[in-house]
Amino acid sequence: MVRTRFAPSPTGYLHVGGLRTALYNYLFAKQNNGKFVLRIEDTDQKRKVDGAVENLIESLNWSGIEADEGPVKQGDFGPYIQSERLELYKKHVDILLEKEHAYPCFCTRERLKKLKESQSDDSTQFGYDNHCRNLSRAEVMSKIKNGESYVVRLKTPLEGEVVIYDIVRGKVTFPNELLDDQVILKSDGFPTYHLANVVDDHLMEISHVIRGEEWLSSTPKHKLLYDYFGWKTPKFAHLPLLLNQDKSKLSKRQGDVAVEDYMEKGYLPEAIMNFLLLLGWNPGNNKEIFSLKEMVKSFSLKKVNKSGSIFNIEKLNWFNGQYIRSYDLDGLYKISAAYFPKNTNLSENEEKKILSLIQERLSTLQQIPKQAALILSDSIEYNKDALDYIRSESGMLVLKSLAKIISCEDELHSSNFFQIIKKVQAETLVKGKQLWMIVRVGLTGEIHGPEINKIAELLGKEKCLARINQAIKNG
RNA sequence: GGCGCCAUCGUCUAGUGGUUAGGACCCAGGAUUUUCAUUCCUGUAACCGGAGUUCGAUUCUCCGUGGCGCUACCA
Repeated sequence: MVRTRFAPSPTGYLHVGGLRTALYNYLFAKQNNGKFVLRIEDTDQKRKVDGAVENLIESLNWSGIEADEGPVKQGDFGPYIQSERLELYKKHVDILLEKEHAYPCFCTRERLKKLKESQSDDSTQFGYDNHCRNLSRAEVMSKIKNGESYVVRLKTPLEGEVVIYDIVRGKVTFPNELLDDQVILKSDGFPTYHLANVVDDHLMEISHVIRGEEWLSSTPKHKLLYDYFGWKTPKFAHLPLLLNQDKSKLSKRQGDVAVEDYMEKGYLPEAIMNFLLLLGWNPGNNKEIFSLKEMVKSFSLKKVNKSGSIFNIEKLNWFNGQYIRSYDLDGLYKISAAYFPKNTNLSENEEKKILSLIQERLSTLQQIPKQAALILSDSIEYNKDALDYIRSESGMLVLKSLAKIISCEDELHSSNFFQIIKKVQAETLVKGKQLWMIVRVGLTGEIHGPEINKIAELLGKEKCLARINQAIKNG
């Protein structure tokens, strides 16, 4: 049975890199008829953020991938929040202590800090100096009795090597002598990532650990833990990192990294997921647009590539535009209604009409207000190019003629608008692009936009006249 | 500093011991659209460097170089 997990820390929001990790875990589980588990890794009390778990789950729900087991949907391996599993970790630390694969360490933070400082220029030795590794049982007992605060460290082998077989990277070897005696239980009684992770993955029967490359270096420690416990090691797959434009690890400073940021900006989950899918994996053919179902079918862990990839927003914009255009009007309206300006008194039908005019020019839903303003706005500002048209020789002529002819019409339709322009042409002798552009600027104040006859219909007679008169004033 | 991972157009990537090194985004040009956008067509643009193996290396090996990650009582 394939079981994968996504195990984020609740530090405030879901990182897009985390979302890709979740996606790959999900896809791999689903295509193997396995289970995808969500586990919250909140072992660092200092970094705890209120509401972060809810936020994480909300972002994940939005993305469309659903956990088979997790804090919301309980399964047989709960609890799924690490802070609720403290007893379990304690028990397993005791096992290691018992077997002398771990030992209490009483080194103070001051001592550790000094140690580190003394090493900063010294190239021979780094990391913990195993100071407490060989304390006698009596010494340990007396220190504990004295109430000295301590952590538990893993006793790593001094020689030999650990070999990891990674699905993405192949065989990776680490010399044991470089392994630090890692802290596995903190003085506050919480486990560190390394211990909690291994214990949970085992207890939750995770078969494949699919996570970011930043974990590759600590995998030997995890492997050691599995061995010490006498457990079967899961398969590992370390994914390439997502990078900033400058190739550093994707970070907040250089743009949006939170999934909620993209939600707010009007990106569609389909687009984000499709984009993320192709950042580090490709199907080996030219197919680019994937539904979640197609992803499940095509995805292959073995074809995940090894090098980090830059999070290129332009490609994301393109995907988003593609998906926006793929919706029918009702479907698109459903997800974009919230982006329409609130104070307009527009009916749903009118908003839909506007949407149909601007659908193909959107790359994010956030652009809706600006695009819609072309039709909705009462205050029009003319830029220089626009003014050139209405202030040209024929500008006034056309606008005045247009106003006169429109005011004679009962109603404006996109279908009779052409006839109206014909009349204007006959009266003013202005024609072609010049004529149409003056009309466009007169009605919208802009030199670009959707089809002008449809805009005219949407505006209606009164508003058209008002705008033309305003243009005349500015001419 | 040490250890580990990585290296094809600007970006995401395909691919191969012999290829005109393919696709997508971006950019440029064209067609359609009396505008723009969309759509379609065309174009610009890449195998990090040096050795070795080989008849032949972008591809295999080694060494550099560069980038990134880890090196916490953070994950």
